[in-house]
Amino acid sequence: MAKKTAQRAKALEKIETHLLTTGLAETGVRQLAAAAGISDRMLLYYFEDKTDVLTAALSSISAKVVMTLSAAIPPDMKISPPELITITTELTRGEAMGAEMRLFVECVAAAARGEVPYESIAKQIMEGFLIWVDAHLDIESADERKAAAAMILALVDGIALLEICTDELRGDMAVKAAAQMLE
Amino acid sequence: MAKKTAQRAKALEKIETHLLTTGLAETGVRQLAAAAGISDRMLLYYFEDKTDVLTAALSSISAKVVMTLSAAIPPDMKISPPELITITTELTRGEAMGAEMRLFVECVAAAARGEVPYESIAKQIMEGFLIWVDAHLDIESADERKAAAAMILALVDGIALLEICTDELRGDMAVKAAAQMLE
DNA sequence: TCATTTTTGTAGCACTTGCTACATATATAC
DNA sequence: GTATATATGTAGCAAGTGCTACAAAAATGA
Repeated sequence: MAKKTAQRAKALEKIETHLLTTGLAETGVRQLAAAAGISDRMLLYYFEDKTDVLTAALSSISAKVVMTLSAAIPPDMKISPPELITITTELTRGEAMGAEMRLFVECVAAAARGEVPYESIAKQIMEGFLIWVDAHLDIESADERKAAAAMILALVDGIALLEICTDELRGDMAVKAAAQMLE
Repeated sequence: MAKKTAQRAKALEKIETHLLTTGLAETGVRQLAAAAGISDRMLLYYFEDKTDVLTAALSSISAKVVMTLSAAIPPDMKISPPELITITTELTRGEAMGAEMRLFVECVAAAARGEVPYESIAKQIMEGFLIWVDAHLDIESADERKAAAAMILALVDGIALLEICTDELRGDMAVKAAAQMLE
């Protein structure tokens, strides 16, 4: 039993990097098992089923993202919208968290078509993001702050979407335009 | 031969509404055929293969979107960023084009994982959108206009993403916050 | 009318999917 | 040491995938 959980953890870690590099393109049990360096038989011994594997891996990734965000800005620090946009996009794009954002977009799309377990995961990630942005906005009114947070998150996610279809340059332009126009 | 193309057109139309209502969840040849009210054998008689079906359907939908957008604003009319954001989101959300946007997000996600034919289609739609926004911005400098267009498109797409995970209310808030803060 | 082309149905192939039955090895408990 | 629990391999099943071979019907041209 002790070994089982340990092996499960090892497999999970490898599957996480697999998902971050290949997205949701190769999520068959045999493919996930191969990524973990084990047989599909063992993968389904460590995990309940395929859904369990994906839920565990995506939840773990999502938790790490939240931690990275939390670590990036002191808990009580408040920032103006244009600055927060710059900081957040810088934090979520490219090397830093580009793979995570891309994976997140894929999860939302899967959620859109009602696939389990993506719906709950996408919602969870989005909610966490929203709370984090809200917590660091220097806006008095709670309603206004909530609205501004929604807008900033939409912008950040939209830039991730944009960069999938075009290139990083275009995303860069969008960030700068947003920060500048909001000042 | 004449009948073949006519039947193909009929099937295509039904498949388009199928994609708009169910997204990319049911895109198997048998499922597409059922949506068109024909046998899978006939679907693959009218079309080269599955990719051909999807390319044709999604291209047609994309063309209609572009037409709707073009019809919404006179070709030579220039608008300020905050106003264009309000108009564009109003145009692309809810009853009007919500299904199309949702489908578009799914295409981008499929493009992210390198699935044919989604990559080229997503790029095509994004590009068309970008050109349309650019054409109606009342900004002198071409560079600034390009950047602002990217930002607006990111915002609109991001709102579509946001509404998949949360609700329309949240998207509403984001739109209003953006329009207000940019004034 | 007869030959040719276009249209349609039946059946199935080779492959992938998630998952499981069965057997065996290995470790642990008494 | 023996019994029980844990761990792992082999093989395969039922369903679904995209697609095709074969043949027959229906339309078309001469």
